[in-house]
Amino acid sequence: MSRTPHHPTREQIELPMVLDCLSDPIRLAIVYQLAQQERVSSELRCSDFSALSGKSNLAYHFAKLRDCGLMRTRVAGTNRFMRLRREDLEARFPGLLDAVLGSAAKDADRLPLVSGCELVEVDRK
Amino acid sequence: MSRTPHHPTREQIELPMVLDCLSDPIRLAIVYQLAQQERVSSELRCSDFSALSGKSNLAYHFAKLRDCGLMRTRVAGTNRFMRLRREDLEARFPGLLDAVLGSAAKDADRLPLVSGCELVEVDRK
DNA sequence: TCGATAGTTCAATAAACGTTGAACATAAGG
DNA sequence: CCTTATGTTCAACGTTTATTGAACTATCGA
Repeated sequence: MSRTPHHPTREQIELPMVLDCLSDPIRLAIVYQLAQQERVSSELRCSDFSALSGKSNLAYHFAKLRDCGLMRTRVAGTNRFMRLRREDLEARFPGLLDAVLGSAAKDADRLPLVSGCELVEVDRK
Repeated sequence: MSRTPHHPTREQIELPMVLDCLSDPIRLAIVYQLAQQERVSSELRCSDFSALSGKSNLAYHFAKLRDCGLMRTRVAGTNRFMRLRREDLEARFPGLLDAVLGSAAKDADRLPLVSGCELVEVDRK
């Protein structure tokens, strides 16, 4: 297992890959919830999304989200903490992320969202 | 051949489908050029994009762009005129199209664009 | 009416995608 | 050390995707 997962540099972030990544309902939901969480702690564990799908499937989606530059993974013990690469995305494609998030918010009822309550804990180590 | 191709209603436009549609470089280029053309005439013929790919492949991409609600096709003789569904998209997902177009403009050099000159003619019938 | 023009439709292909479960790796807690 | 918890990796699968060429439809112009 590589110590730190691969992340593209800011300049390597490609528009088609970002849009393709966001076009999957599960990944869009992940990004959406990550954005919601930003107001509180900016980071979430993989297991926080376990309601969306199985572990291995989530790992697959997380890898895609990393590969396209949408989020960054920080390894801490057995946990992986993920957060949006907001600044990189804003620098690369100004206004895009917020437009997508706003659109997702309008259609939040069509997204496979996690229940909600348990997403607000901030106990970090 | 059905007289008028199928188009979704405004409310039927889905965010994941739109993002998926825009994630293909050829389709993104089509939408981008359609947007560029808006300043002049708002419509382009299928054959105006023949530099991007073959006829049948373009028909495939046009169908996807219609099905997801990004553009509308008007049949006129043997020609099909396409235009962006700007108002519908703006009503459904405010700011999204412009954010994507702005991002595409920033990376225009990475898009498979048509040469350019021949896109400015406005001779309609 | 005949031929050229503009697009669509269909079948075939190869590649990519999303999903699953089993096996694996790593770190934390007793 | 052993067990548990967190995630990753891998192989397998069925599905969807983009692309091609050939056949087809429909319209326009001579």
